[in-house]
Amino acid sequence: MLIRTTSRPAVDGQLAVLAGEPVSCSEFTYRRGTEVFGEGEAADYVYLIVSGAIRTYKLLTDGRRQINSFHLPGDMFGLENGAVHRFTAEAVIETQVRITSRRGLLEKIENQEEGRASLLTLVTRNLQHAENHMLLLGRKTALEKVAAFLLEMDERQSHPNKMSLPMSRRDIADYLGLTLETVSRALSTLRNDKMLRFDGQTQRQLVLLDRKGLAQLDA
Amino acid sequence: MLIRTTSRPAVDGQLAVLAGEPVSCSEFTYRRGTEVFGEGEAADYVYLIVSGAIRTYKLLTDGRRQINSFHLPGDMFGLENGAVHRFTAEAVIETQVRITSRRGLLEKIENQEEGRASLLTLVTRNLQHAENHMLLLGRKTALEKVAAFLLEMDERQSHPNKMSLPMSRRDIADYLGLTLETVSRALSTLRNDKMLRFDGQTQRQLVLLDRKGLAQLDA
DNA sequence: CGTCGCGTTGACAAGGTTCAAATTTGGTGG
DNA sequence: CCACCAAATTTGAACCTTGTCAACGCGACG
Repeated sequence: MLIRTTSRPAVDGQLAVLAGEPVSCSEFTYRRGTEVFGEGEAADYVYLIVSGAIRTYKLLTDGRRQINSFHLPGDMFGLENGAVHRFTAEAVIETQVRITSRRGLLEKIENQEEGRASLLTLVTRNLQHAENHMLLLGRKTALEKVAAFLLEMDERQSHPNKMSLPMSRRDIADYLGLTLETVSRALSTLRNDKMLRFDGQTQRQLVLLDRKGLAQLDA
Repeated sequence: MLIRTTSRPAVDGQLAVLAGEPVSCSEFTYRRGTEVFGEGEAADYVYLIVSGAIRTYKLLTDGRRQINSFHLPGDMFGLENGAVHRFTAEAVIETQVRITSRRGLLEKIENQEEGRASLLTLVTRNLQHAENHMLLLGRKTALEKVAAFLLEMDERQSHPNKMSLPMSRRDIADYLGLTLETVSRALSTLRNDKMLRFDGQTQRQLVLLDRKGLAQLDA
């Protein structure tokens, strides 16, 4: 486990907003599928994604999984108000993160007016996402869920209408409360309806052909 | 619309924790089914429930409803970080609330160290509930959902194992991502399995007969 | 070149929804 | 206080969306 310790300004992103000045941090790369932290573990560190993707999830005793959210480059994750993590975080693909100690970050935050507001804003943003996702999970059909997922990912991607998904069909399914087969079928349906296209040989490069149509499906 | 303006210490509960000293507030009673505030409206006031029950929810364009949470006596609701409410709040039954201006409350909070932490704690608690509820909505079966609901309500009731639900089967269904018929059937199943009993002539007075069994169902 | 992970597709099963009807409960007005 | 009506709840039956199980194809990788 190699960690290069550095001290430099945080990149553009949520951590920069929070700290506003150089924060000492380490960089680390997690290989695809490895755990960053587990549910119930001490929440001593905070993570900023440089590249890659992270999934955070909860499990039922028999293994059923619900993914709360996907975190992409620029996103921060792992900051808790309490002492322990409330869910598990794993690298979806090889993921490079910048790690800061929670205490150090919180001290920085304490020292400036905006910092506190930013912290609250961060939690609020998570809550807002969770509220929207509850509506999706509880009340949308499979097709609506998948359409909403595509639009959400599209908004977070740099190139509009064109995306390369880091996560598998199973990940998407566990995010949307479906099975991977249902996700696959929904994508095929959307492809047949000319609302999207698969790019290249892989099935993770998607091009949205009809964002309006997808938005209508989303209800 | 009659509002009696008073100035007195907040009752035991979250508002008291937040303010820590007398907050000027008004009392008001909402009749069953009336709206306290709507999604998108300005979030100028904060509410503390004295008696009754509140549901907060989001709607899809075609009327499908997802209830985020039920608020019971002692709970606070309506406090937003942004300027507008992100969901609608309605009185489930006749509900008495204490209303405070958001600005006044936030000023009070600004003036004390603990206040800020409490505000963050409040949002975090909401987020935590949302995370657990996403797991329920996305991955639990109808029976597991209803069992979880009963246990959640039981924990928030004063008399353990005995509760009188303020909300209808439809409300429960919209909270759990089910139809009211499925909720009714699940309750009948649990009654047949001797895990609960209906008390009196109404179908909203429940007695939990086997909390362990319910907890096992909850997975 | 075989194996493994991932994705798609088909056939079938099942849990949950929809539609409908009967019953109970609660509220309202006389 | 009682009668009556509307709302809520339960229950049944048919249906449908989604899940389950299985087969197959494809590409990556050893």
